Amino acid sequence: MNWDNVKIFLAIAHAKGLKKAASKLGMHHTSLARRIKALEETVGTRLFDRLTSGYVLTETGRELFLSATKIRDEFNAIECDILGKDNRLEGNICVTIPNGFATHLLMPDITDFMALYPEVTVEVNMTYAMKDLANREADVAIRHADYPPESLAGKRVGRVYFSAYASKLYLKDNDPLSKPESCQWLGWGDASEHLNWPEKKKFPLIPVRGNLYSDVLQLAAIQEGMGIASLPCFMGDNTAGIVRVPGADAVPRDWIWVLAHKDMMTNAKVRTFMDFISERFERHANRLTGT
Amino acid sequence: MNWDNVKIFLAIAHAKGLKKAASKLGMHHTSLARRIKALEETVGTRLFDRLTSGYVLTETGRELFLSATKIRDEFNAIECDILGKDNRLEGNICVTIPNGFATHLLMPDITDFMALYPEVTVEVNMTYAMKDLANREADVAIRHADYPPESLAGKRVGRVYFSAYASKLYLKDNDPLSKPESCQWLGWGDASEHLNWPEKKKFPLIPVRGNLYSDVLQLAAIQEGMGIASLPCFMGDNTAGIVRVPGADAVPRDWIWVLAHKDMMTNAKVRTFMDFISERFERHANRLTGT
DNA sequence: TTTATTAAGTGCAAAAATGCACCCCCTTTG
DNA sequence: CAAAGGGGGTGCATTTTTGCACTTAATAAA
Repeated sequence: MNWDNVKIFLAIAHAKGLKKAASKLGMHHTSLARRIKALEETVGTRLFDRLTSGYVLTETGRELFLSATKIRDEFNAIECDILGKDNRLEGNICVTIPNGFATHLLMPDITDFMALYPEVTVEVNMTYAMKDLANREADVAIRHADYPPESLAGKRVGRVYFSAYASKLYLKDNDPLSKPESCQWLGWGDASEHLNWPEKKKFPLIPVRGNLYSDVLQLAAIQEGMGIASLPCFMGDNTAGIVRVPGADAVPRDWIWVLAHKDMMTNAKVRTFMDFISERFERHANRLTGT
Repeated sequence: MNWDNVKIFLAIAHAKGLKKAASKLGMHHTSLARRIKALEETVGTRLFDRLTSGYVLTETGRELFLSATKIRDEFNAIECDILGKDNRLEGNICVTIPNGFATHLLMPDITDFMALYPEVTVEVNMTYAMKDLANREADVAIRHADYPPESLAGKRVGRVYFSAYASKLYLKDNDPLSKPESCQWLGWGDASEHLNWPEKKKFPLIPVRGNLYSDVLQLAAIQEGMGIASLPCFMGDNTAGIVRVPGADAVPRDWIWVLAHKDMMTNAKVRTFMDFISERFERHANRLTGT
């Protein structure tokens, strides 16, 4: 059964004639005639008596009319609830953010966003993988990347600068300049080739020890006086008790992108969030560069 | 909004993929892709995430799914209740029958019909007009006609024979052969040119008095001894106290048709009733011809 | 690794639905 | 009574929808 034909049936039943119903639907009356004929054939029952006074429901037609009215009510409900939902600033938006940004940079901004759009709930996940965007496990992702995949859309919002950090207490006991061998550099597996980064190359003699697979872990380790590590400046510079290792510069590294699936660019929540967070990254420029 | 697209939406949501949904619907998967895209555009919201694992509902899609399911249930109800209603022998059937047939010939047959098809209720109206079929005030009409209108379908089931009747008592006091002037012939207005009928022409000298616009009225008048009148043989021959006027033959007159609107010929109740009643007319052939 | 297999998107021809002009019928009205 | 107006039905050109062959992409099996 063609559901749309029931819509046409309803229109004719209300207008009590083809021409009037047709003008309401913005169609030609001959189309309605054919559609209603088709409907009658599929249900195997005449629905209207074609009198000279117009189209009048048969007994079966009146029965169908009741069901069709219920159906129309449900469609009306759909139109109220769902129509243009993407254009509304309400509901849930799921964001994935790398650990460091989430805990040390953006949380106040997310708080502000939720205050500004009280109907929107922001759901934050901490991950590094790009995959969750393709799988729609998230709506928006903030990512380190040089060139994001073709399938994603978004913009570059800044660049993270790194430097070498340690706790003040650690540096009191260990001098990386005069006695590098007695210091230790916190490792991060082989991921990201972190040992080739400029801030480490400045201290080639410091041995690498430990493997902490997260910037926040490294930060925590530094705070505990475990050693020296390269950290984003926005983390190291704003943590009490932590200082840059003497002689270490702020070195530019990963570009930061705010990304979403291309399909999502028509979604008001997503666009608004991306614009908002991009603007906040501009404000954070100095913290990112470490100046 | 195209209601049929919601049907397609449901199919895809259930099948979790275009191809599977397409085969269920007997359509091509590309069509479904286009239709669901159209639906998403009209509601202004994405309904599915196109993952590599298949089509997965978005949050909005899940919401629509609930409403769509209600709608489908209602359509299912329609299919159960209404589908093929015309093919079922149940419900109401409205018949119009000329007075005389109704009261003096067919009532036992209608009784039998209702006993045979207990789910069918026969509604009987006594009229002569052909109009009520066009206006759908009746489903079936039994009519006197030479050639029924083009718009109607049906068959000729017999011919009514007329003769001149009077009550036995009346004929005892009035002799139409020897003293025709003292008799009286019951008139029927100018309708049907009844005075030109052969049974009257045999008695040209009998004066016409009164105007009784119905065969049953004429019969009642005869029974009361009001005079002589032409009556259908099936009425006159089977009424106690009534006899043919001496010398009056049974003269063939109106053809009898069982008719229905052409549209109605697909309706099982109508066809069955027409067949039934036609067969009964065959049985009544002798009563009609007055032999 | 290569090779099937499955599912979804693209360009074009066939098929179907639509709109249009025209016709008929009926009713209304001057 | 004639003419107008509102409906509804029919044949044909146009637009839209559909299906098909093909390509692409991803997964699973060999």
